[in-house]
Amino acid sequence: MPATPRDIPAATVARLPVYLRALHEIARSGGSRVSSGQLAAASGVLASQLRKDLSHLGSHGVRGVGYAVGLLIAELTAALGLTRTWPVAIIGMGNLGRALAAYSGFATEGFDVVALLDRDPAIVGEVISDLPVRAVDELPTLVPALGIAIGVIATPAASAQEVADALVAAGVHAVLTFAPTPLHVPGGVSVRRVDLATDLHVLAFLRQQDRLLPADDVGRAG
Amino acid sequence: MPATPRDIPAATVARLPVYLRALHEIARSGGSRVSSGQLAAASGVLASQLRKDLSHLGSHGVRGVGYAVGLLIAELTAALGLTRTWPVAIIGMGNLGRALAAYSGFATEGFDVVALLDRDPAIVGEVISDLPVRAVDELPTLVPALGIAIGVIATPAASAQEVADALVAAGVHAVLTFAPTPLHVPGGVSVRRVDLATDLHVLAFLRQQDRLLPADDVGRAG
DNA sequence: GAATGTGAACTCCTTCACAGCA
DNA sequence: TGCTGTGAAGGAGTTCACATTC
Repeated sequence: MPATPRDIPAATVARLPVYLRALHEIARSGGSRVSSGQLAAASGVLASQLRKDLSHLGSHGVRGVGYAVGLLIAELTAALGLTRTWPVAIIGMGNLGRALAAYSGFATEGFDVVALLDRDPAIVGEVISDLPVRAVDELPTLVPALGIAIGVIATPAASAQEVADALVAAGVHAVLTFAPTPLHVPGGVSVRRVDLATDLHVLAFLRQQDRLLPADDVGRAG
Repeated sequence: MPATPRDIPAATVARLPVYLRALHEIARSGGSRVSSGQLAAASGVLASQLRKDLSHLGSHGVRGVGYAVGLLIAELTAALGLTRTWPVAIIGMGNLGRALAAYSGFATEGFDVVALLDRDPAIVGEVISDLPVRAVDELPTLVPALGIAIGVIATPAASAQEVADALVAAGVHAVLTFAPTPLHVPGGVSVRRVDLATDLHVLAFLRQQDRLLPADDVGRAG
């Protein structure tokens, strides 16, 4: 039963990019075959987990041998929709937005930052990482003109919902937000939140426990 | 049965900071009581989820009435170990490290960035956000001297494991990493990973599905 | 012999539904 | 009556163990 994308569990999808990165690393150092054990170790998961995940792709390794690195890269790349480049807009040119704009990793991972936006007229017009900052009002024309598929919200929490609404209205169906506030979006729009403060709070909680309890393997190791 | 910290499920711990933030917001606008429904809506979860989560704290709301905002804030703050300030070190002063150093949110959330470090001698000595950049070699003396409890790794992937080892050796038991690579740490050390590329990849996957399928509520809304 | 692919058991988390209490 | 706290049901994801295949 060759799985369609719809069948892939969310938890599996979240691990595929990790596998893909490990595979590229292996390919770079000349490897052409990997076993589930090797790839799992490089990805920080169990071998059984890796095999189960790949089984959702209908992927075919070779029993007794392993996986062909090149083939697996192609399968994962296709499954994740990375055979094309995704145009990204970043909204909010504070410290975080500027750092994201300068982050060269996006390009190597199949994303292309095509627009930077801010609400503040004092910032609009400034050139950051070779791109001129545009006004948020321009979203309705920029999105279709540049084919923007993903919006990254790097504004303060108070503006996040407003920006999300503007993105959705302009036709963007995928949003990555750094604002520590829940976003309400219509069905069909995907939102992922990166929440530094929450991650730190969880660490503080675990660190605190560490004091109260005999040390054991509480917490997450990647 | 008054729950000890150990009994709190990881998934619940990850939501407590969100509740706490929503409560502060409510307190700021003058509210002194909330129902589970109100707080859940402000946090982007179901009311039943919120009540179940709070039940792990042995928290006591008032049936028929709701929760006292001030009391609940105090309980969550204590549960998360935020009655004190946690000293944080940031390692890696590239774009991301600099943005994190300038991020004022840490202070308001109970964290205090007390040290910035880098390996590059050209950067060591530079002053960023009022702190001088130190050499990574100084970790063994800085950690005890400043009471550093959490290390934030903002280096390239290739250096991340090395930095993690140095942090652990210096006595840090909690690590937040931005490097897209699995970290191996001894038991008792907590690691959380923030992985922008993975989040974007997941969005690309969902966005791609969006094209292939009739629009429905696939994906995550916060 | 070696390593994949997968049914089945298990663990964890979420949601439901309602008893209990102000 | 209204809302909390929770047992029970349901769902999702992980791990195990092994039959299968090269």
